[in-house]
Amino acid sequence: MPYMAGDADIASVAAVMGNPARGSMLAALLGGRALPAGELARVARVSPSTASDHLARLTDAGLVSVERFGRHRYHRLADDRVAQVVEGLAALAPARRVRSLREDSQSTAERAARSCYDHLAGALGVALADRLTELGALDDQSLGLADPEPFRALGVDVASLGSGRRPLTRSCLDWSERRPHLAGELGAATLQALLDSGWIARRGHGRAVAVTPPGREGLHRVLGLDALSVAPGCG
Amino acid sequence: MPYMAGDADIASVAAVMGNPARGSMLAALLGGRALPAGELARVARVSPSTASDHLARLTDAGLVSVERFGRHRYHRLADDRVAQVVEGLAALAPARRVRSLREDSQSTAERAARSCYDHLAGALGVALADRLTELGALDDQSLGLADPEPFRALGVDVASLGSGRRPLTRSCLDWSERRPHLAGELGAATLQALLDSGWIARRGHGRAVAVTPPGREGLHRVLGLDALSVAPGCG
DNA sequence: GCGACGTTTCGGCCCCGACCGAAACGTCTG
DNA sequence: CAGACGTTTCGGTCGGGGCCGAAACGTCGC
Repeated sequence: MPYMAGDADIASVAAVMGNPARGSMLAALLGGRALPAGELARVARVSPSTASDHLARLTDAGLVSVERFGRHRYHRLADDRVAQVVEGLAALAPARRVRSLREDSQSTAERAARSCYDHLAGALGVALADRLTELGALDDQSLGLADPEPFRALGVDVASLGSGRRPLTRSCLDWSERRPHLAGELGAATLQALLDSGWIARRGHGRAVAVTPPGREGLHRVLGLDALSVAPGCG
Repeated sequence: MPYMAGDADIASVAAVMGNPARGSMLAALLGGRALPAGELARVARVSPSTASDHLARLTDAGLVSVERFGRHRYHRLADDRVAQVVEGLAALAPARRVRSLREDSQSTAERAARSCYDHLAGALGVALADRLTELGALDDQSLGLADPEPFRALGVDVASLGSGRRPLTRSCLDWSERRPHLAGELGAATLQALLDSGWIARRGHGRAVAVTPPGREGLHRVLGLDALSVAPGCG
């Protein structure tokens, strides 16, 4: 029986993702925030009991992790490998037709700048990674950390990172830009620092983020990064 | 048609992949070769009629493309985005237990060097991309083509590429190495050139490839690339 | 043209899993 | 402690999808 090679059980994982309710949940969690079960039930348009079933399967498969906070249970994507596969599936899926102006502006906003699980993606994520590479903060090819100083200037506490088993840096391919951007622990810390400093802010309930006026000024001053669209709309 | 990343229908694609038979087929096609329907039926251990059903669904979903050759129909993965998602799913799947020595040596061989859809992956793919970057053939970060000469030395007809809509180069993250390697049209042409020149050869029926003795000598001479394990076994 | 072979279509069986409501469980509040 | 709320567990129903065999279709060889 040849062809046993490489026969990792793709289907078992894909089957877990291959359900409308669970797919909606995963897509919602791509925003990077941890959401309680009831919220995910609402997103997936199923009853709380059904959602509980689905979430159990997602966690059993190792796709989602849970934290208990009082009587709530917050769910998030397990790691960025999961996020990347979900992003890939989203790109493979037939483009859904836009039904309203509000949805359209939301999608252009997402293309411009969005959070992917726990780091920055979209045109902004790519531009940031490019600029940090130009500045010598990131290694040429593998996006390894070369110089921590620019990150510190962004408010990232670089020294406290790198202890876990998670890769410090990681090149994550962006599906709309077809260019790599920064993921891994450092990518996550950078997104968090930018959110904390108010240089970028989440827009609505989705994955889209936007550069704030102070952020526009700060990114210019600290990194020399310009031509960032504060307002969405310029594809 | 604006592309809506937020709520793209992940589940519809994942459901197509989330069936044992179809998953086996996709895994088999990761080897990069086009396979006829009967062969895929054998791989998936289903009847020809069932396999036909599955293949129809895979092609409808845009995951697999078909070419007719006489009374055979050869199926291959549609593009490298599909291949990358399938690779990601395989990495997410629980490690399958190895049942025989033969399987184990096959899997170590795959980790050392393998074809992923139509380009080179594994440790060899990463080493090659690294070396080509060092030589200035590839751009620092995005793995863009910077100098075609080293590719020509490998037997790649660079001039004939770049006409289609497929990206000429593309950074593809390798799941076992956690490092990028070269995909895209140039990656595919490079694998093909190395196979044509006999510098690497497919091992058995799976995805594993191996550097041949002439290839070892040639890669050293042309690229200064050393420390390649001709025989598998050194993880 | 005829048979062999690869592939697809069709009909029918069967089982898995998605769904819900009711009820139990755990946690915070008054 | 009682009641509200978020969440999970349990039974039971139901539809969709995976499976196969038989037969049709298309292609190749003689």
